[in-house]
Amino acid sequence: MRDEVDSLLEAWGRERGDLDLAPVAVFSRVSRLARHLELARRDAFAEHGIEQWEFDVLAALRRAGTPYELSPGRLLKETLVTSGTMTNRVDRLSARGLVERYPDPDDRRGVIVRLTAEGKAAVDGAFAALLDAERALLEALPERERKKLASLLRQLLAPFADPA
Amino acid sequence: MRDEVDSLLEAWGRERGDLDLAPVAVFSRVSRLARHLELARRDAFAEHGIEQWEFDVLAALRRAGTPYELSPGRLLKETLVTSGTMTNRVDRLSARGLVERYPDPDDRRGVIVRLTAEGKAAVDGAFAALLDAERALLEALPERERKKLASLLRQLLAPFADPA
DNA sequence: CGAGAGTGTCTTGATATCGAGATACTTCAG
DNA sequence: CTGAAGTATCTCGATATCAAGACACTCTCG
Repeated sequence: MRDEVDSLLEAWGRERGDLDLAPVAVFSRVSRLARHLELARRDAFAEHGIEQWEFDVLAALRRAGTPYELSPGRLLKETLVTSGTMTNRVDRLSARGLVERYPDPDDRRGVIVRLTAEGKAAVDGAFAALLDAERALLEALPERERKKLASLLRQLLAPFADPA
Repeated sequence: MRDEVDSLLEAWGRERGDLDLAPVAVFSRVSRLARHLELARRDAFAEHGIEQWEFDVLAALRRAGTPYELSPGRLLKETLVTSGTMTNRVDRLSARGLVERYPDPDDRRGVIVRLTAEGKAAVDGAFAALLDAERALLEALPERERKKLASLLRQLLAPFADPA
């Protein structure tokens, strides 16, 4: 079985046979797979009238559990975007009626973003679609290999663990 | 060993224990790892005065081998951006003297983008830095596991193989 | 209690990207 | 040879993002 990265490695091997290309064999695949995933997610979400950035925000609120509220600052940390971006996102989500924004009663600097009932329905539907789509991609691997893969990835990811 | 995704899975498990979250355990790690990689690469390239998008283009030309030439159209396929973006990128790379653009003698619709000597030096330096940085991340895994990981990723990536 | 440091959010300006359309050239059928 | 369809590239307008700074409020410590 051959993938896009095999050709990439071949080309680099021809030109730079002097270098150890092992990192490319792993990380280039990670990056490319991530890109394909992004497209697959886009499709899955599109069927639910939602975009990726919307899902990111709504999912963070959903995961927080009842009453599905988070501050913009907390949303920044969850979604890894800047504050200007989050302001914009919440504006648009709120215009669509998927979230609402109200002043934090305990800290007058702050606001609180809350998932509406429509927002919850939207994110739950989109999440189910996402899981279905991703499950289809995982079929390529037997259960045992999936676990192995998850575990290997965890080891690479662990060094980045953020004590948040 | 615990990573960022373990907390994510915990939160989803609390809220949506009814769903099979196996795909998240794999793909969410892929996406997050890709994001961290992007940052790591940015740092590695920055030391060589190059940005990620510049490397993408220069590397495609470098891999092509002597005389380091490709058409903009071919560069589109290699880097997965649109034609408007490539025009912009080649403009800027050419302003920096890293590539040069000249009319295709065999097809008067087309142009050819060629790596200059400075461009070659820049991409070779950046590539070495990239490999070093990525190698450091791979240290977390013993040789045997790296191969296993590359193989598992290849299996997930293969379905996307493009007969280009 | 008051000043200064810290925090949370929003605003502004710049930028890279995308998508669609325009332009110029090539290819092929008849 | 000619017209139509195809191909390669560039231009243009819209948009989401980031970075930096503005602003309002809170906290801490003397």
